[in-house]
Amino acid sequence: MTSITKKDRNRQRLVDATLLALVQFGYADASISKIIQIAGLSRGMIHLHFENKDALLAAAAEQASKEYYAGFENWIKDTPPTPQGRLEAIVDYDLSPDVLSEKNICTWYELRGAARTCPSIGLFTGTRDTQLEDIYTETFKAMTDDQELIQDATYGTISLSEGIWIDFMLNPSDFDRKAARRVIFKFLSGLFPELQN
Amino acid sequence: MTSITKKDRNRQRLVDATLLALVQFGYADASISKIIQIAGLSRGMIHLHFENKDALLAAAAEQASKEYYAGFENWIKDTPPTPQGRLEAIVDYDLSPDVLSEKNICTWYELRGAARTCPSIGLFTGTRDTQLEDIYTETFKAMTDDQELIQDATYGTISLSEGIWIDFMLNPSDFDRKAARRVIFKFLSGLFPELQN
DNA sequence: CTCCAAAATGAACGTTCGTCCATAATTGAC
DNA sequence: GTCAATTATGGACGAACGTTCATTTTGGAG
Repeated sequence: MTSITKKDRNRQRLVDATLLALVQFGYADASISKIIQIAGLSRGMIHLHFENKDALLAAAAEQASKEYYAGFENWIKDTPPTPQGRLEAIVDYDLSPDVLSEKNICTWYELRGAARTCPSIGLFTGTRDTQLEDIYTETFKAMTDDQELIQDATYGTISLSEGIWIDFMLNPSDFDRKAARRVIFKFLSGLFPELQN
Repeated sequence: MTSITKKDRNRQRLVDATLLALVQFGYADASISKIIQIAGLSRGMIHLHFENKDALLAAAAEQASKEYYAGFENWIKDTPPTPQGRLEAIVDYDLSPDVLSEKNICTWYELRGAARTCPSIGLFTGTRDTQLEDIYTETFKAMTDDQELIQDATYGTISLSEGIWIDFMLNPSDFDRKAARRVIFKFLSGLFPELQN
C-alpha cells in the first residue's frame, strides 16, 4: 500500500518550483529563497527532502527527463510502426507545444549549462541523449544498411533538433513550427529520398 | 595619436579574465572575486572600467562576437568566391579549432543563457545571429531563386551548426570534426544537389 | 484522548556576493 | 623636481547565499 502522502506532495512541489525558478530566473539566480517562495513552503523543507541544493536540481533534471520520455511513449503509441510514421512522430513530438515550450526548453538549456560545472546534475541530461540516439538509430536501421548513413542521420537529426530548440529559446515569438518541421524533413529527405514531405 | 595605455591593457585583462571565468566556473559562479583573481588585478578595478558587473559581461560578449567575425573575415579572404567555396569556408571555419574550442563554445553557451535573464548582455549575441544569417542567405541566393529554399537552407544550416556546437560542448573528447563536416554537407547536398562532397 | 515520532517551520550562522570609497601609487605637464 | 590628475588598491558595507537546528505543528497508533 503506497499512498501519496502530504510529504510526497511537498517534495513534488519543491521539484516543480525548482523547474519554474530555472525558467524564470535562470540557474544563476534560482536561489533557495526563490524556490521556497514559489513552492509556498518553508526554508528548511529542502533539506528534509534533499541532501542539498545540488540534489534538488538533480531531482528536477531527472523529472524533466522522465516527463520527456513518458510523453514520448504516450505520443507514439498509436502511430504506424513504419520508418516514415515513426520519424514523423518523433519530429512532431519534439516540435509539439508539449515539448517545445518556453518552460521545457529553458529548463533544458539551464540544466545543460549547469551540468557542465556541477557534475551531479549531469547524469540525467546525459542518459537522455543516449536514449534519443537509440530511438533514431533503430528507426534508420530499418531504412538502410549503410552504417555511416545511420550514424550521420542520427547525429544530424538530433543536432538539427537541438539547434532548432535554441532558436526557439532565443526567438520564441518569431518561431515557426511548420517551417522547422519542413527543414528537418528536407534534411531527412536528402539522406533518404524515399521519404515523403 | 591613440596609443595603448596601461589602463587599456588592464581593461583588456579584465575582459579576458571574464571569458576565462565563464568557461572555468560558469556564469553562475563567475564572481568578481574570481575574475579579479584570474586577471591578477585589484577588486576596485572593475568599477573603474565598467559601470557594474553586467557591463563587464556585456563587454566580454561583445569581444567574443567581434573575435568570431574578425576571424571569419580573415579566414575567407583567400577562398574562391563561388558558392561552394564560400560554403566550405564558412563550415570549415565554424568547425575549426579556432572557433570550435572548449573556450569559445562554453563562453557562447554561458552568455546565451545569461542573456535570457540579463537583457544588457543580449545585444551582441543577437546581432551575431543576424550577421551569420545574412552571410548564409547571400551565399544561397547565388545558388537558387527559390525564396523558401534560401530561407530553409539558412535556417537549417545555422541550426545544425548550433546543435553540433552543443554536442561538442557536451562530449568534447568524443567529438569528430570530420563526421560533423560530412553531416553538414550531406544536409546541404540534399538541398542543393549540385554541391560536391 | 494521549502521546510520540515524523514533518514542517523560520530564525540564525558563517560565507560570499556586488559595490563603494578612502587611500596609495603612478603618470604626465610644466 | 613638483604637483595635480588619473589610475590602482583593498578593506568595509549591507544584502543574499546555502545550510543548520532548536522549536512547533501535525498525524496516526494505541
